[in-house]
Amino acid sequence: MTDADPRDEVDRLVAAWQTERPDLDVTPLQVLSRVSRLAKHLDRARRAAFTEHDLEPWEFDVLTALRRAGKPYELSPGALLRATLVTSGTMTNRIDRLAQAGLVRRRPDPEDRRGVLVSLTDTGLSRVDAAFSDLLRRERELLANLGASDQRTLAALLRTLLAPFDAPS
Amino acid sequence: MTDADPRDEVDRLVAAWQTERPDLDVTPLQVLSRVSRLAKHLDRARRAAFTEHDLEPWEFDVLTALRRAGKPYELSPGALLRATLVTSGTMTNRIDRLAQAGLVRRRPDPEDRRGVLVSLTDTGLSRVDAAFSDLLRRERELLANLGASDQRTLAALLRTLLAPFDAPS
DNA sequence: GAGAGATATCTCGATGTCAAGACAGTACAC
DNA sequence: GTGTACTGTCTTGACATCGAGATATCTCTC
Repeated sequence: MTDADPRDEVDRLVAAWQTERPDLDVTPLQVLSRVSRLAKHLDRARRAAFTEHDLEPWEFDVLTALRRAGKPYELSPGALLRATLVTSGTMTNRIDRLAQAGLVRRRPDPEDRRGVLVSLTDTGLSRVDAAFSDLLRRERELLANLGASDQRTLAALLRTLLAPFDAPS
Repeated sequence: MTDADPRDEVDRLVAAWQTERPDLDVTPLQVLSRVSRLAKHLDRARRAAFTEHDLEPWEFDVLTALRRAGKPYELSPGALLRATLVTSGTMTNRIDRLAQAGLVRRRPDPEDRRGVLVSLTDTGLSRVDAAFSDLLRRERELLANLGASDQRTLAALLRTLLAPFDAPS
């Protein structure tokens, strides 16, 4: 008998499946179900970190993409939607609202008359910087149960899993 | 210099942050950013696995919760929303649509007149069983790059990270 | 340099979710 | 038993997202 002593929700979930479908090998869930659940909890932690800075997660996603680009913190909507994995309609809507909130600014692309360039305002820059260091602080706490070498192991294993998705574009 | 040879998107993301904010230690992203990205890709894989069986991810979530409960595959809306981490309004809506599609059935709880019990129909049962084995097959492929022992290591490290969320209810 | 196809952005309608609250029924203390 | 707090489900309105398609501009081939 496996998992006679379930230690977390996923162990219980796996045990339930083994009872109900003993014909199936559900071990993939041991990894992948935990990844999904952890991601859900991370979303909540992020949301909590941002409310203090009056930012929604979707706002943070756009602002960090601009921040990471470096001076002058300017990208096209197309580059932004590729960085954030949303559709173009969504990005238009996001930029509208961020501009209305005074966190970004839109201007026509001087080199392509179809195009637009979106850049951080000073307010946007300081808000995203504050939120980001706050987020890092919280994420460090989430990882506190793992030593540095475990963290490296974990990162390496996850990179292996991600490789097939990142590589073949 | 760290990450002179970025091997995936997260390595590139970390490198960009190190350039822009050399004052911050962004190593938490090596683990947590990969967890989030992997979860996103998993969602897509799930969606692909389900379209063949004419199921949406949200439908699958509800049906598997009922399936895991064992015969007679019956739970209350309250139990279902706790299993799927959605709000009560969302669950009402989901059950409505699943009932309309003939995959579940609603009946009043004989022991609590406020309550309702939701159970799988025969169609619901066979659909969820087919979709689940299909999903497992695909998930096994996603894990193919990792040996059995690496998978166990990964599962254990993820369990450690999840522990603080599962334990204190 | 004209035309075909690709690209960049935006518009619009539909959808699934959430938050807040309404309402009926239950449980428990006194 | 009565009142109060709690529980279980459903309703409603707002919102972010997506997909499909519209429009304008660019690029490349001939």
